[in-house]
Amino acid sequence: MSRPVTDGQATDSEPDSRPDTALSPYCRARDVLDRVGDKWSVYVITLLGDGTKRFSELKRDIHVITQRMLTVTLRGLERDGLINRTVYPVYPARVEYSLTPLGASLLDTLRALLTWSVDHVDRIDEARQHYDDAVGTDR
Amino acid sequence: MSRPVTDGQATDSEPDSRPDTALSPYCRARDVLDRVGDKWSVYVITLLGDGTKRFSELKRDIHVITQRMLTVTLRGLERDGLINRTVYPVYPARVEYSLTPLGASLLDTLRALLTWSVDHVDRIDEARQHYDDAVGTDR
DNA sequence: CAGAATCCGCGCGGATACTG
DNA sequence: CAGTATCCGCGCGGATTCTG
Repeated sequence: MSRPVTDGQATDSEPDSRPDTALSPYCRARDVLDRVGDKWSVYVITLLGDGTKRFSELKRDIHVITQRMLTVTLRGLERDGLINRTVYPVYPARVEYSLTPLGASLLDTLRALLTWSVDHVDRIDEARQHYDDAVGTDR
Repeated sequence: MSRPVTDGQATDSEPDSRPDTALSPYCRARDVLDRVGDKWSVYVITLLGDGTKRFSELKRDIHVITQRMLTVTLRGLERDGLINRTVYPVYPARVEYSLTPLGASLLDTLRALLTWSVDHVDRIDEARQHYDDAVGTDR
């Protein structure tokens, strides 16, 4: 069938500009980028950037999210070591979430991306409409 | 500081209006974050950050991508106004792609995110294994 | 060379109902 | 309050085939 995807440098007689060497790290980095691609992860992280919050606080702040998706999102972030989950053995249950140092180290970059997105979303929408109009007439 | 997002339902009759002040921009920004969530968009943008490239060059550089996904990815980026598509009326066809100023303005932020991802993917993998192990025993 | 078109599996995410 | 469990539609992305 198809030959094995050996993206290692193998015999690197090439001095530079071997794109394969740049692809492998990217494939691994996709695991992190997929978190950004999650619908709610970025928002949860930025909210926790303001400080520790309870489950119900996060739920109220986002409020359009379902309980299930909030749980799933928090589990994913906890699994990745980006947030802490603290359960208080009381009734009713009380669970608090906060950023780990790892999660906090992502905060600045995430905010930068979010800022860029908010700043340019109008231009992007404009570009999309322009593109979609051209599709109808030109093509 | 902790701002009072929950200012109560002083003015009623609006089903969902109060806490949206912080959520609405995020919902719109999701359009941009979804691009980052795309499997190949980030890599294509960073590649074009080095300069104009032909379709076949991008295909060769990524080489694990299918022709279809490269086309789909490039269409999406073009539609968002992030890249230019230049067709040369020759045979065989020759098409070149390059970043628009808008796309170039995203480059730094994207590189920062990519750098963070590459730098911390090992720690994240470690956290995942630790989490998965705890699931088997603890819970 | 640079695509368009078609088919399809799988996983994300929403809706809903139930529980310690 | 903070989940868990189940069902399900839809879209992403891969494989394949055909074309200007």
